[in-house]
Amino acid sequence: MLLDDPHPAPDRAPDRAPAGAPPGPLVGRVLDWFDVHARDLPWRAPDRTPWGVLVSEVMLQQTPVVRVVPAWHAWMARWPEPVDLADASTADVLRAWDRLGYPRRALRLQACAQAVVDRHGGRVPGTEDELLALPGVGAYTAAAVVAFAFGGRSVVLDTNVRRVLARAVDGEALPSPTPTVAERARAEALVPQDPATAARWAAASMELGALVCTARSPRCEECPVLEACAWQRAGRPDDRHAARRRSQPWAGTDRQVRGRVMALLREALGPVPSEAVEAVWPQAGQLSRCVDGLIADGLLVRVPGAGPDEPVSYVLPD
DNA sequence: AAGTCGGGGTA
DNA sequence: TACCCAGACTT
Repeated sequence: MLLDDPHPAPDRAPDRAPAGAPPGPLVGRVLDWFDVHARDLPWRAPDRTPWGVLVSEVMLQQTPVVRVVPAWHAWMARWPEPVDLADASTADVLRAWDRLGYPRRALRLQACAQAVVDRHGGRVPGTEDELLALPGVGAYTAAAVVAFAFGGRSVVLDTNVRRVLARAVDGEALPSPTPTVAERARAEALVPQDPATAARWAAASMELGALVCTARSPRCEECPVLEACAWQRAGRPDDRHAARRRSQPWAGTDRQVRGRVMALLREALGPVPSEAVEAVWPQAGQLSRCVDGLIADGLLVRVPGAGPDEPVSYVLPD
């Protein structure tokens, strides 16, 4: 809380204000900062559509903004409405997803488009419950679409917001590895009551985490709530949860093998002989397991040889 | 609650 | 190198 606030805003109630009250100083200052520093991202443009917002949110699940921007433009030019993606070839969808990573997201996004067509007449629904029922849409994405596409009130709690609140409110360097119920309740209590303001708070708090209150080297000297920050007051202590944060390995993992196989298939014009697939990884057992996994995930299809002596090959699904 | 799932840019 | 990125889903 803002006990040491050197710039009191007497016309504003404290944070965690009762329903109907205007935003407190923490929220108010972040909103003012956002008015000046908001990035000009394409899915925030005045002519944005709910579909464009949904596409951006799925692409942004674990992929940085700078890599999503060009992919988003190409995607929206090719499949401007859910029905367009629903009717597309899955192979084309996976190729357009390119190297955004986690290609199962591309499958889920297409399945999501098909669900939007089947259940909602081709229009992206506007309630959190309806959104949550769609493939690839979890708690964060549903809340984000409500706020950014429809201007509704929701609790948007992504990695940025979690970090901002962990520092400013809890005085901790980083949030816990997995969100807690208490953390979510605390975030909810900060969300302004007015829907339009709540939606702006969602964007503003995320933006602060992305541009100033960053994970690695926070730019505290530029922070609009520096004087209100509990982590700053506590002397910026180290991460309490560092011991339980295990880094995700990469070299030699199934994820690397799967990535190589998918890259090969994306670039291929036609079926890829099994011999060529096996050439991307030296350990036959691991490769075989990964190919089976990709098939099980619907990312790959095995094509039998034309004759008894013809080799098996692999293609992206239709 | 813990594992799985890509890929690349950065300190 | 290791870490981080507008998470979702399964077990």
